[in-house]
Amino acid sequence: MARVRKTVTIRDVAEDAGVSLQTVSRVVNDGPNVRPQVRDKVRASIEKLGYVPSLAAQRMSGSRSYIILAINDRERTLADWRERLGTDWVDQMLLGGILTCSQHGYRMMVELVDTHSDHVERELGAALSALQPDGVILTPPHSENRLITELLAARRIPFARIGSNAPGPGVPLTMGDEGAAHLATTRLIELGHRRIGMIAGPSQYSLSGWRIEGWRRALAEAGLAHDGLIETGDFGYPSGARAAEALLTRNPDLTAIIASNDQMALAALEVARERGLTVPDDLSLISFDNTPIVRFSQPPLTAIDQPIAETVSRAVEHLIARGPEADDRAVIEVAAGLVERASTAIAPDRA
Amino acid sequence: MARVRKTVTIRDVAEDAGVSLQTVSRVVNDGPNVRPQVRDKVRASIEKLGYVPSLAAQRMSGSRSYIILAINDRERTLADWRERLGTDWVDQMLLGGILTCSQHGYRMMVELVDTHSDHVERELGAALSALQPDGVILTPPHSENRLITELLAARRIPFARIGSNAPGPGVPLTMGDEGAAHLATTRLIELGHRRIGMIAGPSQYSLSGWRIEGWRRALAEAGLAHDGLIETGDFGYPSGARAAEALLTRNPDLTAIIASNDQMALAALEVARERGLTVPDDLSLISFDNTPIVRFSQPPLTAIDQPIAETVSRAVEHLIARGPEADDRAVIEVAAGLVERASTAIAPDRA
DNA sequence: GCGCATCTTGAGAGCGTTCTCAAGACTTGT
DNA sequence: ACAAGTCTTGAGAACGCTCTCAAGATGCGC
Repeated sequence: MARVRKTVTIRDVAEDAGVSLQTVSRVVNDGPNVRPQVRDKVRASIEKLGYVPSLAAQRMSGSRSYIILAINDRERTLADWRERLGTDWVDQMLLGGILTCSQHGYRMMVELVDTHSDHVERELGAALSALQPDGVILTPPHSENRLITELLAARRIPFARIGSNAPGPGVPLTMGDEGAAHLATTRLIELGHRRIGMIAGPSQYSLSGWRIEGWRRALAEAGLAHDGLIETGDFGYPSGARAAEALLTRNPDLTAIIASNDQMALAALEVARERGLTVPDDLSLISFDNTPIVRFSQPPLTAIDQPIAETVSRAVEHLIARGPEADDRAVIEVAAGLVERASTAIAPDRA
Repeated sequence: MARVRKTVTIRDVAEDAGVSLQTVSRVVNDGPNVRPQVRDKVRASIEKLGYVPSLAAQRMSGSRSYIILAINDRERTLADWRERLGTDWVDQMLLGGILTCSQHGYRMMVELVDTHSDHVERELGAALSALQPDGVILTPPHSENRLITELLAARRIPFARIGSNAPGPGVPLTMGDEGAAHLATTRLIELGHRRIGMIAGPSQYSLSGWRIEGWRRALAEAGLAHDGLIETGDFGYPSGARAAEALLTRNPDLTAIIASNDQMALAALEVARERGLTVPDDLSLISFDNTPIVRFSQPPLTAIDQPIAETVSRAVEHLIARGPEADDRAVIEVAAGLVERASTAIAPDRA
């Protein structure tokens, strides 16, 4: 099958099948009102000529763009980014999105926006105008960025807010953070732990609050105190180390720590080692996210598996499925689970 | 600035600036032959109205599509992919590509293609027809996939072959694999190691061969043997474990191992631990790639830093810069470096 | 077997941009 | 000062597709 120089257009197909251009369009888009016989003939021609509709032309003529846009921070260099790989959401989000888009004939594009500045409106606006995506996916902390959500709402572009359950426009998706934190804490209590510390994430992330809440609720249910057992980090390694240090110094009786992400948990692991504490014998450790790195630490970390890719996948499906208007208010919740590895054990005083 | 419902088109700008549509187009595209005065007036209107050209329309009218396409394997589920995150190229490639595209007003799209089957032509062809990308990026092992490269060449789409230096169409980019392997091996020799094993990658990757070659050359230069010191894996953890096992069983006198990627190196680390060998006291370990996971193992691995993101970035820049024809034959080579961490030490018999 | 509703098909316009080409304005050389 | 360029500008077609709307074909009820 020699490749022809010229692109095969809908016109070529129409001619080959002996029908009008419009009929071919109907067949391609699974439109109604085409006789099966004609449909088959057109399909045969499409197959024969190897016709594929041009995305650009489709978009031009007012139909869907078949593009889902994911917003990401731009203020990062290549080095910054490399640093975060494997410990961040970006990659999981990308892969979940790309895979799911691909399955539905859509494409995922990533737009890097300076989300901190007041350039948001200009930059994001430009991207929306240029790309005209059928849907947008927001991850924390952008999910609750007013500038962004309002711009999207004003343009009437359907969007998903991952890690947000606040009211407002857009489809909210959460990953059961409160429940997961509760689950993890309860598990530690079952293991006999009584003094369980928390390394929380930054407060501008709603999920930080939910995680704290789940931890606190589990402690309360068991009649345990939580005063002085919490430190806040920024999801980065150094901040995790500082938090763990503070926690362990202030509470020498601590036997377990829950960290709000893997990166900070690894930092806590290192701090424990430096202090001569053995994990899990002296200190149990549970992290959030379950990104790939935690499988290879020593010991491998027990982690709450945040189904990020899965959630993005759900978000994409939702955006694709829904009409441009339907703005269902239901929060979509994807369940998180606990993956027990070697960083948790029976509390030392119980062993 | 109230957001208007309707999209701002080039026509609106023309009207506002009191010039023809064509003149605006010239200004937007930095075309020649526009009086500075007119140019400024048009620019002002563009600014005022917030005009952004529609990508789709631009593509339609025969100009560039501003899309760079990256080809990836499709035969993977979400779970498969999660598994590989942080240890694979995908994410680094994506980020390098996305960032660089973004800097030049381009977009990177990822196409998932079933590269194993004979559907390649159909699937990839469809993607190319639909997207009409200005350039394509191929990573190993696709960089040397004949079906793919020939299809791209036939369609006259510029493309970059990362990790390939074979002649043929497309721009080849390499990361100095031979030199890097030589460097790492030499370093081990400097540390007094005499029996240095190699866990090689699969042979369909050219870079596997280069890495072996660098290792062999360094050994030869030092007058050391390499017989029986090599085992081949498939870049996966289990295969790395098998290879390390075989290597250590056959050569009890081994004091160092170089693994062709991080995943296999981590497997070797685990195997060593199981056998009661301490890294680096009894066995030194160097891995290839330096993906984020190796910083968090115990001990952190000394690794050859493969500048994947950087290389993709270079590839993108090259694709963007070049005219549609210019097919320079020069191989672009991005240098790799050695990052020394705690998995290498002076050979035990020398200590 | 006739009239009306419904199904099927096609013609033509329009989407927002760039390309080609021609016309007018301005230089330059002599 | 005049012919022969060179610059600047604009008009109109083209890109490949879907939309709207109208016309012809077909089915149904009586």
